[in-house]
Amino acid sequence: MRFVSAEQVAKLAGVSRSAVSRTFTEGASVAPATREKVLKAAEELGYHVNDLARGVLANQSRLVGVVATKPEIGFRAHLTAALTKALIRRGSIPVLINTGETEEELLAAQKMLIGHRAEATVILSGSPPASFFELAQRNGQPLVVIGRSEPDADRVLAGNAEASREAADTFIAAGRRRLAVIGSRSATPSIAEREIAFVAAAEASGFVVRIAHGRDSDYDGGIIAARELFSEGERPDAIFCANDLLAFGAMDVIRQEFSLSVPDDVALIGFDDVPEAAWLSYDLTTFRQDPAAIAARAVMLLDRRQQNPDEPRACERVIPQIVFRKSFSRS
Amino acid sequence: MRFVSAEQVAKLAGVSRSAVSRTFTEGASVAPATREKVLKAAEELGYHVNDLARGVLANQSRLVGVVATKPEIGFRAHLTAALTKALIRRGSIPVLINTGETEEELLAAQKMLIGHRAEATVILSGSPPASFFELAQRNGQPLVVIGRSEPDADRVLAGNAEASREAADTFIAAGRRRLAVIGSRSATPSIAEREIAFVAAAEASGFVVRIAHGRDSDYDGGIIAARELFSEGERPDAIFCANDLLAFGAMDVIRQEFSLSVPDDVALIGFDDVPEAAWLSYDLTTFRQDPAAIAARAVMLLDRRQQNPDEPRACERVIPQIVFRKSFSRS
DNA sequence: ACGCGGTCTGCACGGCTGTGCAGCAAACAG
DNA sequence: CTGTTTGCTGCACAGCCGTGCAGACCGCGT
Repeated sequence: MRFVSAEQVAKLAGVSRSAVSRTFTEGASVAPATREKVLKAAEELGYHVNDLARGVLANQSRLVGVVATKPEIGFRAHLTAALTKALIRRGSIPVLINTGETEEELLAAQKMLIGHRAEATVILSGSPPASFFELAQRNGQPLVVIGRSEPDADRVLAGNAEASREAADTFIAAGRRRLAVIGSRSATPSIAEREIAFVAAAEASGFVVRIAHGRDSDYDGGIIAARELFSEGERPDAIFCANDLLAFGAMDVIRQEFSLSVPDDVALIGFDDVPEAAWLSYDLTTFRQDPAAIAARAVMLLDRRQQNPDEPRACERVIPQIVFRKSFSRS
Repeated sequence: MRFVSAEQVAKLAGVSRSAVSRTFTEGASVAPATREKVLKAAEELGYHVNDLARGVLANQSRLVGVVATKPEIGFRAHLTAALTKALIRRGSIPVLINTGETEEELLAAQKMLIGHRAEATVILSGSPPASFFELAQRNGQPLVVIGRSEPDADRVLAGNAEASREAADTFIAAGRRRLAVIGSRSATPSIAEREIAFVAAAEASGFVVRIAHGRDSDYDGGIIAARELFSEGERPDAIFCANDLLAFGAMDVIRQEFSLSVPDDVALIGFDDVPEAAWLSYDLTTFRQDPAAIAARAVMLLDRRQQNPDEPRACERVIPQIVFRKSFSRS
């Protein structure tokens, strides 16, 4: 019996347990004198209300699940951090479910969240199976999906299509002709979306786009894809990378293995604007995504859903802004 | 009443609530037939045990707090991810408290954790005030501190002193004579420890060490410190950076602003071996810290403390291994 | 002095669960 | 066939908390 209960505080303060409960309940009616006594006793014993029991009563727990695979990498790290911060500020308790790609692992995590009566779940990555959504639905658990167009849940989307089109148009306007795009084979929805939109926009203007894929959408992926692009076929003079990490890998290969110049020989545009994009070695032109803004929208959707659970699914868009740096400038 | 209760399942299955409870309790005695009936009813209603209520009864919640400031940056991102993964594998529920540096913010977070009867708290960074430890102690909440020598808690320490000494000795053995170290003004304990140990080791061998500080221990910090080192005074030919991010900033300034060569003019050693250290642009010689290993030790300490709460405080050391890359090689 | 209104307080209940205990039926041994 | 063991089951209680309700008490007006 490690924790102090309200009973013990009541005994020490010489009041009933109800008085203790009321002292710690917002807006309950307690006389200042007893309130004082209770607080003193609580302080002496080191008492804290048991939020678990409170949650049992109210059928809610203030827990919010944050589901992500590889939350330490690239933009996702920043998104995870922004989200947890926003949740804490809101008074929620962020539970970070760092899960592998396996379907069963994901379902196990969800069962854990439902078991603990998590109020909502935010999904940052991965492609949850249909049963995931169904389970959440049946338990009335609000779901917010970020960066994936999932009709069965509230969602926050980056303007992937708009940005990718802008990338293509800007390349073309600057006189670049041999376009390429780098995506990844293990296609995250947003990565795939950017790749497809870029190709579509370029083709609409009458250009052919070479496509290369890394294994994952990370630095090594950029390395692999760039090697493929430059060791055979027509050498590109402008590459749109579906995220910054891919761009870093590609840039390093272009400069160091093929001794070409960025931006003179090859222009590069990335996506996300992670802090590394501003590092002197890269100085990458990229689309800025504000993690705090995305997190704020997600929390807003959560609030709204909790107030009217039966509203139709909503979708918030956050439009990324291009940031020009040395790897590609307009003129 | 969004969630299904055991009562409802019992009614549907035509058994008592106890039978339902036992069905979902490990090692309880239930007849296979009733077990079957209960499972079927539970499946039909979408029932999940309320772990909150279970926790109230057992006075434990499976929640484990993970407290970190800026968990998105550098090595800490990897440590956070490794820790949450290890905790989940252990069956715990990691609550990521992403807090600012403020003392009151930290205390609020801790109150939240205690209120929810978190079983333990792992602290990754920041310098919690004494009251933090006292509060944890009084509530019998196990505390594990990583990378900080805090006698009132179990702790996992990197071999900062050993590694820093090795850095100094290796520089000297390779014929480097004008040594410098880069730390930060907002000194994290481990950053400060590395700086001090390096200086001590070099001085023991009769060398003077120039010291430069960034504002924080990140990329910008490295930039600022390197500018200071190279714009005045005797130019160093070997710099030990208290972490990799500082090294990246320093390396970029050395090469691009002062047009010097790494490693010919200046050798660099970093600390942590974050993935970026292996990127072609940096190829940084550094001390490898394995986040998974550190996380595993932390979880081990947690387990041990939970089994015998009265054991004396323990301290686990994980010794970093130097990884040689291009920024400094032995010969 | 007496009645009345208002403010607190304590009781008891409700919200979920795990589990000791006693009882019951079935199985088994003699 | 009967006595005993065994295996399940249901009851009731414990573990925390918030809150409706009725009653106590205090202050005040007449």
